[in-house]
Amino acid sequence: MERKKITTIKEIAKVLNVSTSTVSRALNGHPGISPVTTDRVCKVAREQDYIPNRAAISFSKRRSYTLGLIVPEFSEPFFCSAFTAIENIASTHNYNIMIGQSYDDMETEIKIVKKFMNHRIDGLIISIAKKGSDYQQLSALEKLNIPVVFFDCVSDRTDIHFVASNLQAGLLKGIHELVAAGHHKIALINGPAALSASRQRLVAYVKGLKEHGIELKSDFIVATDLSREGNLSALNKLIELNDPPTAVVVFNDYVFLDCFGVLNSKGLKDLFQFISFGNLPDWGLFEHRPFGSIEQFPAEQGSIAANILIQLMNEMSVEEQAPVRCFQKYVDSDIIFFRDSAKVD
Amino acid sequence: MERKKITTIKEIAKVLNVSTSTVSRALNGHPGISPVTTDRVCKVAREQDYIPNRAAISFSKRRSYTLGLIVPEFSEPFFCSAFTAIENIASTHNYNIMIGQSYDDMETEIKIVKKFMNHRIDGLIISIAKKGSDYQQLSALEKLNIPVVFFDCVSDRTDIHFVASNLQAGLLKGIHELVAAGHHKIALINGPAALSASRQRLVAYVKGLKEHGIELKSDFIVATDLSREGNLSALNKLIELNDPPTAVVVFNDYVFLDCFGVLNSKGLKDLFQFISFGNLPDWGLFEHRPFGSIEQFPAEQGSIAANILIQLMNEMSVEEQAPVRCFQKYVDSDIIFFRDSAKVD
DNA sequence: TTGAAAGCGCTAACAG
DNA sequence: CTGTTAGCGCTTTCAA
Repeated sequence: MERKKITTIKEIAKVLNVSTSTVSRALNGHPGISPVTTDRVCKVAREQDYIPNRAAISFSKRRSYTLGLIVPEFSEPFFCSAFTAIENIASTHNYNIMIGQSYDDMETEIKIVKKFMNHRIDGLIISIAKKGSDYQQLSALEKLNIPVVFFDCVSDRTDIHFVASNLQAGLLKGIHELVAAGHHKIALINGPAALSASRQRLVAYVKGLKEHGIELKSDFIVATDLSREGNLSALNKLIELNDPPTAVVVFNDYVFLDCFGVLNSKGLKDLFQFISFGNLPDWGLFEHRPFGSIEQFPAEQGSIAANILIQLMNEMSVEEQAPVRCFQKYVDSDIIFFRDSAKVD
Repeated sequence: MERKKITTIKEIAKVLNVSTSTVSRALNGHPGISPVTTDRVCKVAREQDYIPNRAAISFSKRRSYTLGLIVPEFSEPFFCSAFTAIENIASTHNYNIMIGQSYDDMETEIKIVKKFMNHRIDGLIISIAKKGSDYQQLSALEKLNIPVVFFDCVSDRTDIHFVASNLQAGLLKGIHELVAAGHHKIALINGPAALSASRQRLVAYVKGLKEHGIELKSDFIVATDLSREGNLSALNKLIELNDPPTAVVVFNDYVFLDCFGVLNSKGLKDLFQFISFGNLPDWGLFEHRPFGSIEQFPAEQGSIAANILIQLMNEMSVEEQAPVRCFQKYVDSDIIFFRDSAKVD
């Protein structure tokens, strides 16, 4: 059983007694081809079920029209919406996306990059979530002048393009509301210190408190390994403080769910006001919600990253030297409030 | 700014004063190339950072080593895990995946298929969720002898390959438990009649009741458009019956959440025992859970579909006529129980 | 064990 | 406005 051959421009050319270049140009709406010829070519193409062979086109043009996307995991709704947004932008510009899930493992990431290089991707959007990654796995791409845009991660390097969320923006609003309701003892249940996401949250928390003139208390900052046990043990540390907080900022919605679930089952559902960094798609489905959930607009971040990458890729296909500059864009987070904050006595 | 050129086998050949064919063969571990030559070639390849160009390989071999995957939407955890499973199988066999989201829209589906054909995918896994689709959009693939495996959908056609979930298996168990607890008034909140998923559920429900000797009551079968309003209005229809059910099978977890949320807020959380067709990833996160949720094993379904497709694709690359037969596989669903079923008085 | 040569389908100077 | 020609990087007969 063999695959059926698909009509090629050569065959169309033969039928019409013209050259393949003419067919190619006609099919691509090139100017400098007479309307009549163009019509005839297109007609035959249609009749013969001609389907352009992108593999051949890519090969010939030495561009794959494919961009790589590496994220930790698609089961996270955050990356799912980012993907969809990127996909939309990409397809408008006739780019395809090749996907890789790293599961936060650098080995896997390296494998994916290698695979992408085999495919000669024209550019890469990547969300690295590892501590102190030196991005070595990407140096190969750098060497080949293949543009890379980082996404959902912040680095101190000034020579890389990235788009990330400004976590502080949303948190600030949340703290503002809490303060307005009389809260000034606000704790943080952060993620593992190794995660850059944790460091970002810590920075945002510290800045947020500072801007509201709230003093930082070190025992208000606890960490969880994001397991259920870790979440609850972090929660307990706060509960057991002599002077416990009245509000808690948690690493993400899952942490909130664990904490709130336990408190609720003990009849303590109003013990703390919670603010979480949002990653669940639809709180409407949940019985219990935090006071506020910080929205990081993954779709918007994805769109921006995709647009940057496309611009960079276009520059790659041009003779002149591209201007030296770096796209580094922060998308302000926001916060969505789901409940009234109980006044503090 | 131009992309840097990558070493080709031609260059390696020149360095070693051998022919490109020798390099090609050496690199591919061909027999009939002396070990020494092979070593020398590989060494130079490493030194020069040789990266095989899959585009060229595909082009030359007239196989893309890419398989297409079309699903309604990746934000559904069901398809997310299916994708991951398929991806795993595919990559073991050195296949890549090209992804398309149809959003249950046939126009979009057609566009995706077209795009896939441009890329000369070697095979397709597709989950169609449309009513009475005649799969016309796939006839083009059929014409070209490109194998297609349907996934998560059932069709009466005996000439297509598919893997689907046997919804009945899990539902049967669930009904069994309900009956054991004294329930015999079991209703169904189904999805839109247009969805094949709805028809499948109805069939499973009918069979399930029958096998337990429970009489079918038409007013126990209501439908929702899957909006919150639709879900609640369906629920109300059941509540308002003169002789209401004591247990309800719902279309999926989201429907359950809506229904249960309302009942709970009215202090009626034990009015019905719910069985839902599962599509949420982790009930552990939810405060309220159904009595049982039917698991459809998307990962397993995906793996099976991928394996079937790979087998079919391999047959395509072989001279002989493939045996005429059809892979049609049902994966038994199961049910996970989250609560005790309250005894019926 | 290796090489020569043709070809995969299409694009893009260059030339007319 | 159109044709000629060369070539993208690799595989694969066929011949040596």
